[in-house]
Amino acid sequence: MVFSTTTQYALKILAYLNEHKEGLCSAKTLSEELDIPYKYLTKIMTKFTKNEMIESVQGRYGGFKLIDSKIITIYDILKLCDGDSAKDCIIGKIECNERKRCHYHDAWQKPRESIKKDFLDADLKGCISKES
Amino acid sequence: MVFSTTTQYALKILAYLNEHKEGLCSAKTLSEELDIPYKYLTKIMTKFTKNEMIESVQGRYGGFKLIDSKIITIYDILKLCDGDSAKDCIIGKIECNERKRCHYHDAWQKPRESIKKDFLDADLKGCISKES
DNA sequence: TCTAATTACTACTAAAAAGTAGTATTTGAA
DNA sequence: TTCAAATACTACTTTTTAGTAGTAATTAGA
Repeated sequence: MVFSTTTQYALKILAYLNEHKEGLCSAKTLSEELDIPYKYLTKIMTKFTKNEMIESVQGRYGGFKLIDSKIITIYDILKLCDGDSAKDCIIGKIECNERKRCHYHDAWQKPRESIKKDFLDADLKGCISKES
Repeated sequence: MVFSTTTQYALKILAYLNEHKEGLCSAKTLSEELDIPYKYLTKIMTKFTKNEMIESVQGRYGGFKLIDSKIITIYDILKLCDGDSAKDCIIGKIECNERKRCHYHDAWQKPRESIKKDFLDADLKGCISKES
């Protein structure tokens, strides 16, 4: 399965923030720890902040952190990074549903459901585990 | 879920060819019927032919058709269209497996398995159904 | 053998995604 | 109050993907 570079960066960043809930993480740290180009990272972070996916503190000793009360799903991340292209139809038909099906509707249904159920709709904080 | 434009074109083309097994389909027909830019389509078709995913007949009254004996999976199409980027790790880690897991390994496992099992490894001809 | 309709090939342009550069703004602490 | 270290902003460059243009090669049939 293919996810965009930006989405992959986003997932890595959120996992890192989730493991460092105390205090703030600077862009410099994130860039070095996660091997993401600094300038590209700061651009993403600003976008996340604007969309209230994370919290930022400006000025010296500033940085980024998760918002405790906020529930984030992978679906939210996909929507933000890849645009709202997380459509349900695999060949991108606008009208593709139970009544009017594309050629792949039935074949794609099960995996799609699984993704939605097990992954996209689950709180990120809950599904992130320790690396091993 | 997001699939590249090229992948979506490919899926549509193969579904159409599967519904028109008798005789050949010309690039012109495919382009018009499936609303795919003609020149872009011919480029893709040549690539498919070279990779022996379909068969082509040149010259007047020529065109394209499926190879009866050939089993094609969505995985094959992804590999051909999006490069060999259909990696198993959602954040693209080279070393991510049962022994060494990324943060999302467990969360991604079930949907990934479902995709592989129900979709990617299944013969395309079998999973394509009629539009409705 | 000539022609028209087709695929194959080569090279280009346009748009989108990824990455870079420089500067402005913010802010805690010396 | 000044400074250094951080985020925010604006604009650019590079790379990849999508799409276009023109021509060559192929081939069935008149």
